[in-house]
Amino acid sequence: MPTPPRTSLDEIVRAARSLVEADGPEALTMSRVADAVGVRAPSLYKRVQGRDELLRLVTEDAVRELTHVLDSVTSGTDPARDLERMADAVRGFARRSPRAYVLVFAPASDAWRPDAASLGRATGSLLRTTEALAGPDAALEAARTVVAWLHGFLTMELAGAFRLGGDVDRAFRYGIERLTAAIMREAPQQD
Amino acid sequence: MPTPPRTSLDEIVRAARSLVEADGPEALTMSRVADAVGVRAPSLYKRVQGRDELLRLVTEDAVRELTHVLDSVTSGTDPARDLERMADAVRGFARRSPRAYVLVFAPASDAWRPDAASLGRATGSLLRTTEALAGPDAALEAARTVVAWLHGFLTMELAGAFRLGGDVDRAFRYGIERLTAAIMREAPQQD
DNA sequence: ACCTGAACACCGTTCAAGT
DNA sequence: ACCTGAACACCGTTCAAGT
Repeated sequence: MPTPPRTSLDEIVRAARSLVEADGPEALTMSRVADAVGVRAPSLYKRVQGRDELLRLVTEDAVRELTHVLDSVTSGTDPARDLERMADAVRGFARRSPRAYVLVFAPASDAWRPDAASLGRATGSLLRTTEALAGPDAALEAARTVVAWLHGFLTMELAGAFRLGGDVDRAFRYGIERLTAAIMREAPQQD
Repeated sequence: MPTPPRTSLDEIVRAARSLVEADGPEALTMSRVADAVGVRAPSLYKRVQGRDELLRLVTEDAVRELTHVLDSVTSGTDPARDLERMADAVRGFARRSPRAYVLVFAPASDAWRPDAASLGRATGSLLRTTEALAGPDAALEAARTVVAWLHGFLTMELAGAFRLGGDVDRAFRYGIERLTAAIMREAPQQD
């Protein structure tokens, strides 16, 4: 005699993300998720393979959101302006969803890592914009420099690592402005 | 009747760090540490308060090592050269001890975070060097920009996030060279 | 077809009992 | 003074039994 479903994959992922966002990935336990959706822990295994896969699904959900946020601020006409707006957009996402940001860009376990293709789609416009600024010869190096700075800044900001006072917003503006100028400079003379 | 000690705090921390370095913090269990030092898990609580404190002690051990590495490459006479050598030194540490690097700069739990004072001592010479380059007005912003880039680059390199091919070493050289130039530039005109 | 309780192998941690 | 086995409250996961 068939039993009607009492929950759904969507509801499970939503509940999981909300647990992660509230207290971090270590707070996501199968029984807490089960409680939130109104079943017992073993029933979750009808919809997800296990805890690791559930955390990966939460990560993919965040990647989708980030893709949308990035695409919505890109004009394609003014690369320097686009770069600043994209940096702001990623920063906004990181501040709204700090745990999800960490899951996307620095997952504690490889098992939670988002699919390379979907992450590539999310960051594609960022790479194209740095290429427009730096030119084809240094495109990859420039993109890596900007992305490393942005990721490092946000990780440190979220972790509360800027402890020497001062204005963190000002440091962010300084950074994006100087980096934009730095990757636009002509190649330096040899040393 | 007193029982002679069968292990020591030092031995416990060494065993813990080696477990962490091999398989990450989640692989550090009290019973594995106990096995490695030849006692049962409950005996560890004679020397450490618990697993979280043990992970913090591992982190502090790594901070001590990093402090030594950074101090040993600083000359104080040529800031641009010092900055490059320090960046290389931190990168060398991160590659030799990737898990320890993450523990120091991006611990998954606040409970493992190193003491702010000891971390400040480790990074002090880095801050002084960026100040020598950028001047007093933009010292803090410049330091944050360089440290964010360095931390972001190493985190991404360790996580295997540079997946578009190319020469990662070259991107590192490009980054440190451009950033050094960028924080040395005169203040830009207003926009 | 879906859900459940019971069970298993693990955790971290506490504590009375042993030497 | 230090170490231990037993116990407790948790995990993730499996599976036979229920509807």
